Amino acid sequence: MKNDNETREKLLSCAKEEFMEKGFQNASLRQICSKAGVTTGAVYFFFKDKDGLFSALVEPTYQGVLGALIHHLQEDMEEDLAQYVHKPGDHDPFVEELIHVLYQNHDAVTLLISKSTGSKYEHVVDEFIEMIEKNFMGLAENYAKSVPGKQLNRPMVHWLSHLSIMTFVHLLTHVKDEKKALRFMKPAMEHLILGWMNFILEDKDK
Amino acid sequence: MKNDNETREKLLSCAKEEFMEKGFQNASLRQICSKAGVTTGAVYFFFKDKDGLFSALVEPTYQGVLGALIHHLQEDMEEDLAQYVHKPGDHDPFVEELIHVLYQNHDAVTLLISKSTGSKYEHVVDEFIEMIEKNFMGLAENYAKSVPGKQLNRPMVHWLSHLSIMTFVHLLTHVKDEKKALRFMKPAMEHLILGWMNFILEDKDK
Amino acid sequence: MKNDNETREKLLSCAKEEFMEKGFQNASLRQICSKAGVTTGAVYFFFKDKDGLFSALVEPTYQGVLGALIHHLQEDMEEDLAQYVHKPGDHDPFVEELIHVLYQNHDAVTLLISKSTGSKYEHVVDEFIEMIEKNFMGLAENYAKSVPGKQLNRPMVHWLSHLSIMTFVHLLTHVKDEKKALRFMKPAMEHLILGWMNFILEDKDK
Amino acid sequence: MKNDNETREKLLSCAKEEFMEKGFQNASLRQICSKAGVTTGAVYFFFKDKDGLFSALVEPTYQGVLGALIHHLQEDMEEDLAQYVHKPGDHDPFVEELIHVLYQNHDAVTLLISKSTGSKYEHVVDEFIEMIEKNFMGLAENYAKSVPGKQLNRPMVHWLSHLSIMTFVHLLTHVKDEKKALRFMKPAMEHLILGWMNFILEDKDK
DNA sequence: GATGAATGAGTGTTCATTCAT
DNA sequence: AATGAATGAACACTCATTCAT
Repeated sequence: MKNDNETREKLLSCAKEEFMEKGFQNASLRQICSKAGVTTGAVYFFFKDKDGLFSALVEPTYQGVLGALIHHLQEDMEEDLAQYVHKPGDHDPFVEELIHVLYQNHDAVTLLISKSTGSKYEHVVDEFIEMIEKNFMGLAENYAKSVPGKQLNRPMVHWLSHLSIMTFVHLLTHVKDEKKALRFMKPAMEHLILGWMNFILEDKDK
Repeated sequence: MKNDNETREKLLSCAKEEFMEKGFQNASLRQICSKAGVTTGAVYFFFKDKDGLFSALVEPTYQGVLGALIHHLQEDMEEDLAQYVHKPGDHDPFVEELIHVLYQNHDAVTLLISKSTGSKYEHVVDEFIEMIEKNFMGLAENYAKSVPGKQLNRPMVHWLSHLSIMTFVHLLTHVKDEKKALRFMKPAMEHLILGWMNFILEDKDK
Repeated sequence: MKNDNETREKLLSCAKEEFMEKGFQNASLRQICSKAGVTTGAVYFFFKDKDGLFSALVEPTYQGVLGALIHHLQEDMEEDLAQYVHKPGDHDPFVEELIHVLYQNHDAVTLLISKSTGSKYEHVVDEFIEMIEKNFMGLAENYAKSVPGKQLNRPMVHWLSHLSIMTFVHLLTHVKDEKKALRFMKPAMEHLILGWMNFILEDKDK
Repeated sequence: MKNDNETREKLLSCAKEEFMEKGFQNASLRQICSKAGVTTGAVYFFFKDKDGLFSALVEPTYQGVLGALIHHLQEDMEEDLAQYVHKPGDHDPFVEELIHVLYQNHDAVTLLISKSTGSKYEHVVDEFIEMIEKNFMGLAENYAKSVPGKQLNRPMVHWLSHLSIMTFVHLLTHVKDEKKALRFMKPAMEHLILGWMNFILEDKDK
């Protein structure tokens, strides 16, 4: 009837509003539909269910971020922490890339990481943390073996992994502008790196 | 008449279980009451409403933590960052005190910080962050003025304030034992202090 | 344009599947159409409505069975029960004919008699029962008059009519092969005839 | 509030009406509640769900009938078909007992056997058939072994089992009065017995 | 010849809350 | 001191059906 998916788009934008305001769980399909001027049945023509409507808003972005993360982690796996020398100054290209992806899809990313409770994406942040933790734990283990009298402080590796992700989450929820984000991220990343360099080892038999 | 509020205690312990398992929002009063072997009306005799039941579980702990925090912040306010010298080694007494309070009331604190969505405590973590941010911002402003060619990096102060709180949150949700918590907190706090010392200033006119 | 009503045929075969599986009432047009790879609107192009779709599957068969039944009943009406002698051995030609019709259209008949709840055919079995009951009741009344001291046991005539139909229904739902059906039907029909011969009269003034 | 479960009773009687009229599946809880003058929530105070409401109406009767059936089957198991002599005249005491149970709970039995589609009782008739079939099949097998040149006609045993149950079902739906039921059942049962005696064996290698 | 879009009425179910007793 | 009864509003979801194009 309507040309060019007008209703679908309206539905998506009203859904985004509602999800942003109340989160997935507290969002009401009735509310979304009445805002969009359609009946609840319409949602089920375009989407499988409430989760499907949410997915339509965040899935591509989820895939994008996931892809960027995987790409980065694969590069990192060839790193040798013992040889690592941090050059202060500009960002790691990956960080810039990631921030770019994040800010290009600011709303979707926000939905994904802070409005998804109750949806199938509710553990997305934990997934990401787990991914980078696995990666870093591997690198750190090798590094630890090469340092006599020291052993890996695993809880610290977990915490720094957690922190790495939370830094980005915080960024998104507190800095709206991409340029400001890049500026903010410089000291934040350096701080993070200080953590990786100084605190992942502890004295043996502690 | 049951002696000594037996019902009230049963209700509280079943509520704690349910809130722990599902969070405030997804917890069902019906469920809590049937576990406790009473009718839903009973809740409304002892407590104002669902929020009141939750409060009964967390309010004293909330006040305790809040008090400890305020106490610490007041001490801190007399600090002069320019003079601050970090002595690595043992913990700041305040940190030990706080960890102690936190672990003495582990369940209640957990409810407060990670199971309170939907209740009146849902912004408790943000409150704490705001409090320490205000405090630190004041100190940091004075400090910044005393360093020529530099200015305060406010977003960084905010982030470090956030981080200070999140460190404790992470601690509670990942380390169950108080002794292990103390051990974990040493490098974590040192990392935090590195942040405060190195990254809250930036070049002017940036 | 698809040649030769390809879509219509697809729709019919998918509908048959769905109706067979779930019965008329629980069948979903959505499901049928998605199986058939068309949209729900298509149904309404080819058929009047859900009932019309079902009709298209069963109406010819319904007419066939109805015709065979009427034909048989007309022959029966000339029968004189008092003169009737049962010759055991082969089937009544009508029974063979009916079984043949039934098994030639096994699926449609099944839909008609056991999957039609909710459709306009839902009382088809009752209709058939009523038809043969009327017929037999007439014959039996005449017969009863000719036997002194006896009267017609009407409920028994109704029950035997019911049974006559139910025998075929049971046959269809339990015996898949026509040859086995013919074999099964021999003792079943003889049993039925024993009923007609021995139990439709009762002592007067009972 | 209301004394003595007034609402519960009202709900049950309105539910019975609705289930009787439309069957379990097509019955609407909203309709039942509005007839009863309460809100839908009330149903869920007294019953677990729609199925629970239906159960409250039929479960005791189901248990009663099941019990009577089991009791009867255990007696039957000591029977020896080869020695069986049928004495026409009065009913088997069990038949009288069963008819009595059935007519004492006429409505509930009707719900159970012809209005239960969609509920957990929807296969109750099939269950009963299966029970008596198993029983009879055992007896008939022994009997068949004792007759040379003959073998068991299993489909016929199944059909007669089916018939035994269907006779009672038919009775309930067509004869409202218990006395009339007893009268009707005499020839019907004799007919059934003729079946068991004459048609469960067939020539070997058929 | 059939689609794509949408309706409108309906479903069973769950919830926190109330209040007379 | 607490129950038993009930409310009323909300929920996600499914359905057969319609009709302009």
